[in-house]
Amino acid sequence: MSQETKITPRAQDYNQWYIDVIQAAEMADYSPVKGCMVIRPTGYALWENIQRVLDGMFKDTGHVNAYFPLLIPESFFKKEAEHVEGFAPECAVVTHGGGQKLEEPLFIRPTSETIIWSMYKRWIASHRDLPILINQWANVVRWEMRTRLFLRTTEFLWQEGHTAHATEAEAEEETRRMLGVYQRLAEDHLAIPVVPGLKSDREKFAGAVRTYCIEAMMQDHRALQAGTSHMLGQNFARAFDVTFQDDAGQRQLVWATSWGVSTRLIGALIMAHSDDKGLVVPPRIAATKAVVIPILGKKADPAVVLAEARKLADETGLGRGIQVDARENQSPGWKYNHWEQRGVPVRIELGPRDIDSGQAVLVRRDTGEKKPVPRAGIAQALADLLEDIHRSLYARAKAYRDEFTFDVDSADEFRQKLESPGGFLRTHWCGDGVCEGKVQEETKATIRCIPLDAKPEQGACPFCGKPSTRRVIYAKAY
RNA sequence: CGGGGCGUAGCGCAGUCUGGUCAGCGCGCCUGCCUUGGGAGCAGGAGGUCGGCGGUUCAAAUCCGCCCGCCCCGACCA
Repeated sequence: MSQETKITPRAQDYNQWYIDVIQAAEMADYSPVKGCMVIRPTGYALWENIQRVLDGMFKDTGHVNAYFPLLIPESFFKKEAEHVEGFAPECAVVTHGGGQKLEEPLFIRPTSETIIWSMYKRWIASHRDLPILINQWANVVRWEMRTRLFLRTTEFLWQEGHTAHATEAEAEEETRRMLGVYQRLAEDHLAIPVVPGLKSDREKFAGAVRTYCIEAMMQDHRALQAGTSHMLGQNFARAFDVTFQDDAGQRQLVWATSWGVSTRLIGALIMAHSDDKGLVVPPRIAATKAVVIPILGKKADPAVVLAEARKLADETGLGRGIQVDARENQSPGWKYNHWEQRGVPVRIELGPRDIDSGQAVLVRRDTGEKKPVPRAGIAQALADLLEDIHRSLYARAKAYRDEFTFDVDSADEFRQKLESPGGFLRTHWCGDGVCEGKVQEETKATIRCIPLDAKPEQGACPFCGKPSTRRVIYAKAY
């Protein structure tokens, strides 16, 4: 009995399971440099598809792409007080170049607000120059103490949108619009249900006025921030002296937003859907949506079966989205396992019996259910099945999240529920950051967000007893 | 930075306590035959400065010292 990688069951060791899934699917590998990772083709293909989908949505909402440099003068960072305080400790700094010590150290970008706003100052003079709606796809570096594949690595890939507006209302609208884009990406493409919400002041981006986010629940009931959108107010315009003349001839500070999602989404995707057999990739984002396994044996001419398999792949109309595993040295069972570990949504088995009866067997990755389907209707049946898998993954993830979301009204209950089973605790909050900090210190849970759809509700903060007007979501987070 | 674990073939490990045919096993890989509807079988074969440096000894993967690296857990963070 041959084995590839064995995967630790979730129930035994969730963290090890996560690592095993990534290894088994060959999504990533550790790099020679601590905290950095190599994204292997299987993992990168997911990122490429996320990029493709998001990039389209950005362009549909009027944005354009540009590229700003990796190296940022140290002095730029110091211009926005809260920003430098938040990021300086985790910045990598270049001190030498060309064999000489540099006059001014250069920060490797942990995010690009400062370099971008230094440029916006040169580009903005009139209200006719606004809005500026620029996005960039880039890598950034943040020197983290503790790293995890995809979820937190020293260098990671992301996109960062940076927009400039004439009015507060417009900037706020943009911030919310992009949050909506992220929610659509998560739910409609990654099949991950998310809670859109507002961050508390403690949790907001360094330099922002307000930070919105989408929060997802992982299978260990912990929360994962899957995307953020920041209303930056006039903070960066003030720091970089970016003003424009409005139509009345008045000079005004520009309003800003920034928003981003990263390769962390791949970690979210893994932890939202995968199982003890390995990766499960939602069909809409999968590079390989189906794989044909020809059953090659002596019962029929292997060349004929293989030719039929290739023909079948063609008939599906999936193009590059389908491949045929033609290897003759591996058994069908081995291949089933191989592709299951890689999360391919649908396996199509085609053997002599199927060819004789004009059918193929569709096997879905999420449930393992097998279904014979007539060859004539294969393209439609497959398309339907892929959509059904998407819906079913989403529904399952949502039901799971709801099952572990609790209304909690006392501190004791809070501690109990957090300990077991864990999850999203919908709790009243007094609004005080100090109180929030104490809860975090004691329980390790943080306010993940104030849900945007939170209904006004009179209550009391279970920790300090002060009045509260709506519930927030507390959870342990990644 | 603390706590725990680990470093022996591509991967997973045994051997270390009790120095001496301990350079070994499984998987993978290569060749051939045979097989293929859930991780096949047989035969042959390639592959290792035992993380590094130093020490003890007639003799070190094994004992001692120092160093390096990695993983997991905790404090910071998308």
